[in-house]
Amino acid sequence: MLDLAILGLLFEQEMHGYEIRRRLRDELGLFANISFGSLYPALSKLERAGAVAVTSEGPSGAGSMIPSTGSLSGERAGLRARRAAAPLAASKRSRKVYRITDEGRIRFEQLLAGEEVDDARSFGLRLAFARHLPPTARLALLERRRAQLTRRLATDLARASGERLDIYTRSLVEHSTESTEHDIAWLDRLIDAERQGSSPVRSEPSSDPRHETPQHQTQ
Amino acid sequence: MLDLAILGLLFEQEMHGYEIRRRLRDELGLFANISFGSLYPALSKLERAGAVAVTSEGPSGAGSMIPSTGSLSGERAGLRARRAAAPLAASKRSRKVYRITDEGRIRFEQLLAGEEVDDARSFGLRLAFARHLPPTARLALLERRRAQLTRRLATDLARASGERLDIYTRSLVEHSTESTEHDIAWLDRLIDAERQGSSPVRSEPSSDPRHETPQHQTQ
DNA sequence: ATTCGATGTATCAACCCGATACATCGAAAT
DNA sequence: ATTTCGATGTATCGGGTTGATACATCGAAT
Repeated sequence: MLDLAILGLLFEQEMHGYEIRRRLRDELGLFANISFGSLYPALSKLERAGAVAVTSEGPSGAGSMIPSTGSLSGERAGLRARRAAAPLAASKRSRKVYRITDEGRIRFEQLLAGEEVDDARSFGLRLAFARHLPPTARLALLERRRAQLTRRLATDLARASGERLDIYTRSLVEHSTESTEHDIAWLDRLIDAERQGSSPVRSEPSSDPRHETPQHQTQ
Repeated sequence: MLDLAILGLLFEQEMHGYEIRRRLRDELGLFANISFGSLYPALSKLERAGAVAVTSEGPSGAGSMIPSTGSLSGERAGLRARRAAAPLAASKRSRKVYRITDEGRIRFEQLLAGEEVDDARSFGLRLAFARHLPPTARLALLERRRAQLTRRLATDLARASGERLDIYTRSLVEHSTESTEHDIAWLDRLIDAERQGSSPVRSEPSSDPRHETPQHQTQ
């Protein structure tokens, strides 16, 4: 679902459609080049459903209020218009800034915790917003994905060993098998880290307090 | 395109829709579970375009063609009444066996040599039928794909190093980068093998003539 | 001064997927 | 023996995705 991606981005801060596409491409990397033919209908549908609301003006803070948004989107606006000639006025083009509603937040958490973790995209999207999940659901997501990949690995191995294939198809199947094994090993590392990080309840809080300094920390 | 997959399978031997789906799933592994909502419209479209033709009977060869006379018109009516008519031909269910035409073979080679090698599926499909390509086009296909992955790797690396991401998104991006590197290494092996196997024009034909013995050899 | 590319919203045809319906058949379960 | 169940087989429908296209404004380079 594309709805999850939209709501997840709007969960952090309000923005317009083009910006949603840009972030999906540049930051997440998922939905490599999401089409506007998908994005705008999805936004309209979410608006009709009451999950998002449009605040028809106010691109990038515009200096009226909010010092926080100024710092957040500042690095983005900086490289876009680094001339600093007239940063206050900005552009008054036709742009519809979307904002998530309370209903949309509920919908977001429903989608994020949903059971349908079929494809790689859907899983990657959920993982990108996994910080909004409680640790239990986060672990469940990882293990669900791992089980899926294990099933796929079994069929891949059966196909690689049993059939008689030409060299190109065989190489394709073998490479697919290796990739799946690689994915499973990655998931195992994530699962381990998740188990390690959640159960030890900071036994020595004074010794080494969090030298990782995670940037986004929502809870 | 799904047309390429269909024509590629029919290129080897004629079969019906359900069988096409089964082979795509069990042998190729691409289009993991292709939907009938895609397959049957695609077959109809190919039939309208003259790329395939339907030979309304003949499951698994089963004793030459056998015009079967009246069953052509009454294939629908016959299936509910006929029981003991043909013990050799096995089931007389409603099945439409498709066969590729000369026009379809031309279309197949056009699609196979086409330049649009965007996604992984399209490339995997072409590679699965790469034995039908001349060595030059085969090498070009591999190198086109490698160039795409190299471009993607560059953007992935930029994303991984530049932005400040939470741990899950960062892990996702890093894993994606590793996967892309893995894919490139695989392509390099394929390209090397392709260069090794094509350029040496059997200088010693008597010494060690091709101990690989590929199973399918269509040309 | 004009071209060019990025930004921004929007729509369309074609395509693909998941679900569903209908129908036949072989085999296991009751 | 009959029912149930799963595999085989063709087909359609709604909804979501894509790629292309259109239109428009703006900043910057030629």
